[in-house]
Parts: sequence; structure tokens; C-alpha cells
Amino acid sequence: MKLSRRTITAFRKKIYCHYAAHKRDLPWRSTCDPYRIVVSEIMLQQTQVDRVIPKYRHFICAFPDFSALAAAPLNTVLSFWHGLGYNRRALSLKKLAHQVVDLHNGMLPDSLEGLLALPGIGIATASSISAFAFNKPVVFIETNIRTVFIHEFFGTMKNVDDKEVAALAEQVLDKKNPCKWYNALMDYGVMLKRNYPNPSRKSAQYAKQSRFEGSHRQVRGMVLKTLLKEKSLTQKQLIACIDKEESSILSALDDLIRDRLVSSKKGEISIA
DNA sequence: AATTCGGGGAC
DNA sequence: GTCCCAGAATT
Repeated sequence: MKLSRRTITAFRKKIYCHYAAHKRDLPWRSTCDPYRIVVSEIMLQQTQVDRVIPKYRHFICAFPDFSALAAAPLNTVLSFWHGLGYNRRALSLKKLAHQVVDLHNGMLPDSLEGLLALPGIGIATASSISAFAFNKPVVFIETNIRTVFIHEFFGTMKNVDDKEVAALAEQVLDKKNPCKWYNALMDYGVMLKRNYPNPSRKSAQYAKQSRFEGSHRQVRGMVLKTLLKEKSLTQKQLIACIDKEESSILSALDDLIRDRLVSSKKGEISIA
């Protein structure tokens, strides 16, 4: 879809007007420190803003820079992470900090390729960091952005492909102010979701998650939480702590060990 | 292209 | 109860 000059101008004006009136004041918006932007972006992966805010503040306070995070015990990092979910992100983030310190002299790479080479960073996060930390005019899509374009340009159409969304995102991007632009765009998407049934359901990329209650990842979470509290346990003790079938506990434990979140040495199980 | 990974709050 | 979340890594 090729947009006219007038459409582009009007669209930008609408987004920026909404931003001027309803901008969200978020803690990671008051900094350009690449470390803080990285922490916020990783935390925000599949995790709602309201839940990230307090966690982000505590995390930054406890681990103020890459070297502090790299030096911290995983146990401590995970205890700050608890409540955010997707605990592998915490491990990836800590590894990332190590790499930045050891391989990049403490400076976060500012190229997309450099960012993509870091653990836990995919194309969406690499692009977000490029925009928010380095103010680069990259084109990217995440759920709020997808919401805006589907709602504004695709009407009742279903199975809208991200390639079509990206083509629009490229045309309307304010290349002089990418950081501000994307913040404004995302805030507009948040507003839309409050007022309409989630427009992202009309995306070809839309998929509903499997239920959490009774799931394997629920047991994983319980095992990890138990180990954070008890520090070190035998397999038998661990099983006694968790009200689930022994087989599912052991399976979850295996997965956690495979992910290197947990280690088992001489029968003693603990956070890696 | 499909799965898996967490956990909490809004509804 | 259902839905969703500033996605990434693995298969």
C-alpha cells in the first residue's frame, strides 16, 4: 500500500497530537543510557509495562551498569527478576552484560548486527534499542505498533501480514526523530487497545497462548521459585516442597538444568 | 512454520 | 474463567 504525502502528514500529526496530550511518563524514557534501555527492552518482551516499572527501578538500583550486572550472582539477579516471568531472559541479560564488558570494552554495540549477536536480542529488540538508545531510523514492529497500523489502515481485513505493516511503518517513519516517533506510536497503540477489541487479532502473526494453569512452565516456575528460597536442596527435598506429580517436577528440573538456570552437583540442586 | 518459555493483572 | 503482554530461541 502506497500512502500519499497528505495521508502521511495527517497520520503523523494525529500520532504526535495524541502524544502531546497523553504521553506516558515511563522511567526508561528519561534516559538515553544504553544499559538502561537494554534492561527495559528485555524486561518488556511479552511483559506488560505496568508490571515492568517497579521491577525496572529495583533492578537498575541493584545493578546500575553492565559491569555490576556481570559481576552479580545469578541467584541475586533471578530474585530481582521474579514476578516478570520468562526467566531465561534474566540469564541472557546477565550473559549479555558479560559480553559487553569482555568483548566490547563496556560499550553496547550501536549497530543492528552487533546487537543481534548478543544473547536474548532478536530483530525487534535490536531495532527498539537502535531507536531508543541511538535514535536511529530503523523500521520495526511490535504489538502496539502492529495494533496502530492494522486499526488505521486495514479496516476489517483479517490475516494482515507483518510485511504489509512494515511497508507502512517505513513510509510514515519520522526519520528525524525516530525515538520520539516510536514512543508516540506505541502510546497511540495502547490507547487503541483500551478502546477496541485487540486489533492485533487481525494479524497473520496472531496466536493465542496455551493455558498457564496446569502447564509445564508453571511447574518450572515453581521449581525455580523454590530454589530461590531454599538455596540448595536434594532431589527428594525439592519434590517434597512442590505439590505436583514427581514426574513433572523432575521433567521441569531437567529443562531448567538444560537451560543452565539450575545446576545439580553431587545431588545438591541449586540456582546455577 | 510451530512450540515453548511466566506470571500477574484487567476483565 | 479468558485474554494479553515493547519476543527470542529452538525444533
